[in-house]
Amino acid sequence: MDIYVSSLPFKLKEAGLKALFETYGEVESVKIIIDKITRQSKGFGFVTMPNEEEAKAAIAGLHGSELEGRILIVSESQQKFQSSVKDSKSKKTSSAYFKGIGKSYRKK
DNA sequence: GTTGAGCGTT
Repeated sequence: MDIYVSSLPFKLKEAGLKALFETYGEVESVKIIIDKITRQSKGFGFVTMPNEEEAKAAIAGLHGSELEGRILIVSESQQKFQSSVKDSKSKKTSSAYFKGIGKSYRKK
């Protein structure tokens, strides 16, 4: 499950984020978006957790928590897909799967 | 050395 994390301190790095999420469960990978031009941290990143329950626990636990004076914003990712939606055993699949798909009719 | 709404560098 991919988790979107924002409002990160610019001084925070992937290791720190990983450590925070590892507190709530198993962390597969942590990715912090860095500007390709200036190589500066954009202040947000993504955390991938294999266990859904732990991911939710991490979101619930870290979302709104204060880190180095900044309030962390944690939620599930909405743009990338995880390999769990195609499985038929999950009827919920509450992931943002084709959530934003819509048709745009333009008239003139 | 700086900044802060929002979804992915090399």
